[in-house]
Amino acid sequence: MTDQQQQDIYPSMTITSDQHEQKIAPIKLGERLKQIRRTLGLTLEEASQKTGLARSTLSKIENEQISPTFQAMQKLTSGLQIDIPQLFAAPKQVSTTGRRDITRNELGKPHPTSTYEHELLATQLTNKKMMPFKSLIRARSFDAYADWIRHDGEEFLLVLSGEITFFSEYYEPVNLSEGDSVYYDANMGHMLISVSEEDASILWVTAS
Amino acid sequence: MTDQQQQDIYPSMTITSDQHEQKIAPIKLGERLKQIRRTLGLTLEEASQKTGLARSTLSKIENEQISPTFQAMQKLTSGLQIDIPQLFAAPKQVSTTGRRDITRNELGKPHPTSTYEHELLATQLTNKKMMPFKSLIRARSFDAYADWIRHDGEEFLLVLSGEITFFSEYYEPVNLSEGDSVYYDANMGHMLISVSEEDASILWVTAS
DNA sequence: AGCAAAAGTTTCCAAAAGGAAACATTATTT
DNA sequence: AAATAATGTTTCCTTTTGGAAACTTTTGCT
Repeated sequence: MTDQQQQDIYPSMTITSDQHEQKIAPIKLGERLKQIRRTLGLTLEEASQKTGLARSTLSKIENEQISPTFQAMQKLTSGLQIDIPQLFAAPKQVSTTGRRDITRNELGKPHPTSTYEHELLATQLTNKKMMPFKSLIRARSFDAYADWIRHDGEEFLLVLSGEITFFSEYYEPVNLSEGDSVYYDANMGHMLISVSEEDASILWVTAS
Repeated sequence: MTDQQQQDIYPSMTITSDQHEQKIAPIKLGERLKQIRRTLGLTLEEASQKTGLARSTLSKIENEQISPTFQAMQKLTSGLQIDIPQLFAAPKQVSTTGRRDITRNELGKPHPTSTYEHELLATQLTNKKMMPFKSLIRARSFDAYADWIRHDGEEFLLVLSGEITFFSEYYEPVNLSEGDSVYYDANMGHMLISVSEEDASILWVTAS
């Protein structure tokens, strides 16, 4: 590995949501797949038998002539006993893959809603185990969601500033001040509001 | 559709090619996707704009009427800022075991060393996916570790106060100020010091 | 309630993927 | 090197996907 670490991290994915135009991260699925198949010492015919996909189809996928369907990918991954992350992992693996992404304060990409403003962090790295973001919770933001938020995974939350109330399905509400944190199962209904006069700032990290 | 969602759409397809017989996990991509979209608070139209896929297509994918192509999936994941593995994560759950742990500021369990002071958070919960802690890095803490820190998993770091320099094996050192964050592969050698006159306070979250 | 707007689904057709078999290339044997 | 076998690619055709617009359902409002 010389000096192209910069590249290893999935490069240039530009999304222009206005006009439906996007450049997609150039993951070379076909190349990757051929590499894996070769590593396993399989011919196309053998791979075909293991996956149930036609030899021709495999060839076309490897040569990037077609884009396999989800079903095909399932057959691929289960047939060859590889897992999806492996397919999408950066091609370089042998030595420790240096991946890094810095998010400067206030320079993230905010997703504003009426009561929250979510700012995703480390958006340049895909395939992460954790998904960190900062949120601003507007002062006195009641009614916002009348309903529980519930999703897979676990969540860690730290109050950066302000004061919030953390509601959850199986517990009494708690007030959290700056520096306080909660760790919880996100399948448990949860929701939070700002109770003070000022907006509250929160750090979340989710992992599934 | 009444109650047979469990089974239907990816009907645990069994590949019977000659010798190898396999069951493909019936990952319900559509359901998963709908869940994610809902979690993000997006309508089909909004998701359509973010991903560049037609509203109708999204609908059909969510209802498992079609199996999206790889291209479509790339648009999905990059447009909605989600990881591909996230999509494939096991159906999971129902466990809804409410687990929760609150750590009050300054009330954690500090582990002091000469240059750091680590305070583990959420210590009452075992078996967590993430391991959060706060650290205090003493001012002008040089030489401390002359060597890289390296371990499995990924790490997320946010500067709560002060200013530090983040050293890593494959990159130039960077200065991080309050609010800045880094996400990196912890296998890559890393290390940090406080550069200002005051101690710096950091939040870390690790996941393996 | 009834109406209007928004969200979601289905239809229809063009575009793309998957498979069988022909074709081409590479490896192996003599 | 020629012949043969094995591996990989392309062609041709059928099945499936993806998108625009029509249609249906749900949500919000007066």
